[in-house]
Amino acid sequence: MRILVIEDETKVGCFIKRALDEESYAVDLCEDGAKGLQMALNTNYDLLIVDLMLPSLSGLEILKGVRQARIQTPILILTAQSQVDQRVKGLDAGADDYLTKPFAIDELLARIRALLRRGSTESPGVLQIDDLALNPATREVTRGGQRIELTLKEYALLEYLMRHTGRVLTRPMISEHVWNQDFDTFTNVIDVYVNYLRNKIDRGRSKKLIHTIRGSGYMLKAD
Amino acid sequence: MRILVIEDETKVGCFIKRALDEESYAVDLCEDGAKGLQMALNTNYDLLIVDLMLPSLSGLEILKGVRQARIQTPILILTAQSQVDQRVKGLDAGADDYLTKPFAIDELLARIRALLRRGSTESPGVLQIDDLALNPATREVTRGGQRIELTLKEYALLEYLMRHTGRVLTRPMISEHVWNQDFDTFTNVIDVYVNYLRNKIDRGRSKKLIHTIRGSGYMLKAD
DNA sequence: GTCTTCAATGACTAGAATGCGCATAGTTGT
DNA sequence: ACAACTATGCGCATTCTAGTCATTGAAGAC
Repeated sequence: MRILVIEDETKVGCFIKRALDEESYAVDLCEDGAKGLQMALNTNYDLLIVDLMLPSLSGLEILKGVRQARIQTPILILTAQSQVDQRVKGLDAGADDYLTKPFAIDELLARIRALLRRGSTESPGVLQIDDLALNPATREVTRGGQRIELTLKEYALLEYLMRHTGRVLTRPMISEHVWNQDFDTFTNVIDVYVNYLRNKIDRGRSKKLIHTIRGSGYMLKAD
Repeated sequence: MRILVIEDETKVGCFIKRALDEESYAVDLCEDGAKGLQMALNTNYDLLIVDLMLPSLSGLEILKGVRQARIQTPILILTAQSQVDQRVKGLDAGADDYLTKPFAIDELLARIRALLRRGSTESPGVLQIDDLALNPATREVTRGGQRIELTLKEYALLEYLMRHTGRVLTRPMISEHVWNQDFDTFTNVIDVYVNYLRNKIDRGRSKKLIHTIRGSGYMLKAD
């Protein structure tokens, strides 16, 4: 998960970065508003944390810039206690959440989890569909409480499927996210790996979770 | 927009209800936790506002109950200033946002706008005509709540029809969009597939949705 | 007007052709 | 030895062709 922090106060910025690093997020820190907007537009972040009070470019303008570019990335804004009207404006300009300084680091982390969770539709921490559970932190996968061993690629594929439960995932989509490359029509790797996963996850169970949508792709779904 | 407020303090509850009424939201107020959960499960609200400190059932349990029922409705929780760990738990349990009491009514309204806006952008797609619904994200088609299985071409054709409801669609137009090729007069694929669709969608129903415009083409229409 | 006729258009069906997805075996690379 | 990928053939759902049957509506007879 990649996070961009735009915050001019070096002390606060470093404090946040350290805390996020510890939670093993990939963090970029930027102390300048204009440069920060550029980065937000160019890189595909999963979350933006923006201070509303910045020197070169106000946080509000960054917000508007990002939303005008139709980028849906969740944005959390930081404000001083006094700036009530500022954060109202911020929320109306497309921010998803705010935090008033000074804040407890636990609270920041909780809100980040909430925002990241919202983007995809899974539960906090472990992903769960029916009796199948995947814990991204430990890379542990279980079904019905029973441990399932997966290879790297199998795991990556399953995580992608679980993060988009109930949606049809086309081969190009899967290829892009799991193999990060353009889709080559003349290979059937995806089919093969779906087959591997089926053997380990659905084989012998009455309730199948991996469904094929003929002509389109695959879908993970409980019923 | 329909909002459910679960708040035991009559004064606060009425205060919120009045403010939301003024913004012309449809507001239900409930002072009991257990009853509130029932209402949340039975009615399709656009937003829930839940006080964490409730008598019969804690707000946290309501949260969990709603999320366990796989209801994705955005939830905003209300907490006292002191309960930092409570709201962390709340966010982790699936709440989308929180507000500490006492709060400015403007701020509540801003957060509600933010939450409602988010919901609408997440599910842009469900196409609906009469009791026929098509969800492009999941490729799910239902009529009167009943699931209908379609093949790829059938689905593509129906999606095209639904995206142009009430307009006459000629065979060349359909061919171009669904078969992406120039129209070949010497084939009757389109007629055949319209027939397939009719069997699955209109057959046995009093209200027909697929109409043929003799000499021109076809049209999807409710009446 | 109203019937009849008839050609054009669309509805429907059976079955042939296609090509998708599955499985498994084989190959490469670490 | 194991993971990652390629190659291949088979079964079958899907797609399409081709043919027959039904419906429509306009022209002509009365």
